[in-house]
Amino acid sequence: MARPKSEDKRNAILNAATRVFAERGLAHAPTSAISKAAGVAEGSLFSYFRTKDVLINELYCEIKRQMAEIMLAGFPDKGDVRARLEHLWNTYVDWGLANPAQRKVIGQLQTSTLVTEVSRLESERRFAAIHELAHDATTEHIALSYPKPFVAAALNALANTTIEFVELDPAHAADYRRAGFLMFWNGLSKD
Amino acid sequence: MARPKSEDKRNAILNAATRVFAERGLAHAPTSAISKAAGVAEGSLFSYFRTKDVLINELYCEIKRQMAEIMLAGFPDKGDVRARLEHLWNTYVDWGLANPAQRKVIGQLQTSTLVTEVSRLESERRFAAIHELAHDATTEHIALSYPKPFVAAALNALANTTIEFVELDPAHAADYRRAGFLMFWNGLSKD
Amino acid sequence: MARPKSEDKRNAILNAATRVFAERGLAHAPTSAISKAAGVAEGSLFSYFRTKDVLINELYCEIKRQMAEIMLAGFPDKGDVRARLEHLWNTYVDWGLANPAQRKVIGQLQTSTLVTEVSRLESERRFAAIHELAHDATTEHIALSYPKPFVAAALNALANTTIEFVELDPAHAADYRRAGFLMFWNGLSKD
Amino acid sequence: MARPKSEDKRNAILNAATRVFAERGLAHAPTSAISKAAGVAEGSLFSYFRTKDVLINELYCEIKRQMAEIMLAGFPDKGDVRARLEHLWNTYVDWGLANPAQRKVIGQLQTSTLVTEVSRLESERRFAAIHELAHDATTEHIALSYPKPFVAAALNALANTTIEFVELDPAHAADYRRAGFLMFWNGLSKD
DNA sequence: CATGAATGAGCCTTCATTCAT
DNA sequence: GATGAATGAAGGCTCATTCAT
Repeated sequence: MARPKSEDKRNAILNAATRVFAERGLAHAPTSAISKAAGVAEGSLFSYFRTKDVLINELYCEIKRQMAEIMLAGFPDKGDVRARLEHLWNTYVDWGLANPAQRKVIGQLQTSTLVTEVSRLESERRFAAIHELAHDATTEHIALSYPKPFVAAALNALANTTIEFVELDPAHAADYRRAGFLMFWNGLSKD
Repeated sequence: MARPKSEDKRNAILNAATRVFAERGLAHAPTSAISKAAGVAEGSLFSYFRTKDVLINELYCEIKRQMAEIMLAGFPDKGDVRARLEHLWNTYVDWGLANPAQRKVIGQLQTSTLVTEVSRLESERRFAAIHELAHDATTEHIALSYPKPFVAAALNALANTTIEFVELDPAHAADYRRAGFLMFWNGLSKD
Repeated sequence: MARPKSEDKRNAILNAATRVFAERGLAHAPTSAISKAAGVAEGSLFSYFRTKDVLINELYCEIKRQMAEIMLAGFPDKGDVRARLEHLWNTYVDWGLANPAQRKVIGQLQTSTLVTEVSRLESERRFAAIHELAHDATTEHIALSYPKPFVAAALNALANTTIEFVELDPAHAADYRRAGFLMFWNGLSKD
Repeated sequence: MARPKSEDKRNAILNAATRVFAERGLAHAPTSAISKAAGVAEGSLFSYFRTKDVLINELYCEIKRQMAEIMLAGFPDKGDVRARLEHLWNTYVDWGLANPAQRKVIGQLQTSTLVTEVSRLESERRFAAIHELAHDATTEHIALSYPKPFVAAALNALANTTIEFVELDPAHAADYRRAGFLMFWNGLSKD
């Protein structure tokens, strides 16, 4: 095995990091707080992640990986473009609502200089694949007046905005989710 | 009086902070680097900003203020809703393209726990006023199926996305600016 | 367990602090000088004492504790009041002569605003007990024209004066010690 | 004139220093706080006292000078030894009660390494003269079984103790003053 | 391999002192 | 001479990382 140490402990550390980052912010999250939250010794953290930066980058990739996994589950391969995009939209919004800490942390990491270009590219590649899938093997050509990555970014931006509003007003979650998608979908069709 | 505390020096520090934060990231920006970049002694920084946190918060407010000012200049009070929104869109995108460091820093600050709720509210109030203006005194009712703050956030999110794409591909700046607005506007105006 | 936090190191730091404070004065004693004198890393000092103030207060209490311990050793429970007071007098003077650094430091700490009321009260309680003992279970009523705490303070004040004179003129140590006590005792016993 | 600057301002600074030192302690008394309390500019302090250390030493000497002056006023040149000592005792205790800030500060300065040997000697000389006076031209030989400086120090120590008790219990000021002196006086007479 | 004590570079901040106005 | 802004050395403290146990 590549990693002789306990996979559980590794995950405990990643989860603890997520919690601590979400609660206290990247700037106020010493590794000692993370290891404590994870229930491991301070030194142990460094046998799973060589440096704090490595931990941060692996956390970034891991969260993105989870997101992608969820957005892919139950993907309507046979559906039309709208159905596909709506699936992505809904799964993303739902993920964000179900994982507020993760979403908060991803938000911080996205703008942080601690996450390397390599990590970003690796994750973007995963999502590019997803968005590719959203269009592949389709005869419909709606939305193609915009470049695909732009559409993907717009989906991401609007979905994040949507999630933020739902978090402020959870009672209308379903309404916002639908309204947000409509705004996105209608925006796609050039008139 | 001895030398009066110069507004210039204060601005020099804010500008230096912007540069250093943009280049090295909030996490790797010691106050010593900022004062050096500003050409003042380390101690001087603290005579203009009591603590680093205060500096960060004042920088946040200052950048937001500049943004708001630019978006308000030449605002088409007499125009229709689309003209008003397009004005906001264009001025914001242009500001972002003209001030990449500022935009990078605002991005970092927005997700940072170092910026207080007070600073955020103060700045949001300014923009709320702007968005209010975008709709006020109009008889058109397009877009009212979405709550105004949601529209504002959507504009912001899509405009940022647009700016990012222009930065990657400056040759098509005008195209992206127009396309982005169209996407936004169409998203709003359909049922 | 890894290396357990050693009591030795803690004492090394307290002793180093005593030496440095005595030599350079509270005002000119950076923690770096203390840790260096103790032979530990600068950061280690703070793992044994959370702040410099805590170190100072614990040092204060520790010295007082040592003093009290010595004054209690061999206490003549069966002796008359004079014997008891003389025991306190002699042990205190001897302690002061044997521990000049400690005495110098206690002098500085006593007048310092860095020592909290809590530390003072805790230490005073210890000595109150001792002075109580000096009078308890006795049928003699000499000296009771003065309140006990006043007598205790007077003993302390005169004993310190005595120590200072012995330090200036060590050849007559025994004479001063006896003379000082006589002055104290006569002061008490006459009306 | 040796000092072309305003004597008033100099005194204002010394008084301010006394107040600030008494309230906040030597350790927490920046020169900026002193100049502010004195109502002068930060820089001005340094045109009256070349350095902070100089200020501290001059303050020490000044307070001692005031004390000596008061103890000398109305000195019973014709009285017997007891009357003379009682005069010193009473004036000292009264001075301490009337000038709590000064007394607090002198207490701090006495144990501080910031006060130079030169300042101490200069002040001690003044008091030596006073104590000399207490015995001069007298035929009485009480108390001469103790060395004069020892007697002086004992007086000082007991008077300070007395003052402290009066401060804790001002209602019995007169009692403590008398009791303290009795203790001192009785202590002097070897039996 | 786990533990957590030990390390020391680095950071924010204070403050005595200087000096331009 | 008075002012107070400017300076920068120095200090307390944190925390990522190492390493003895």
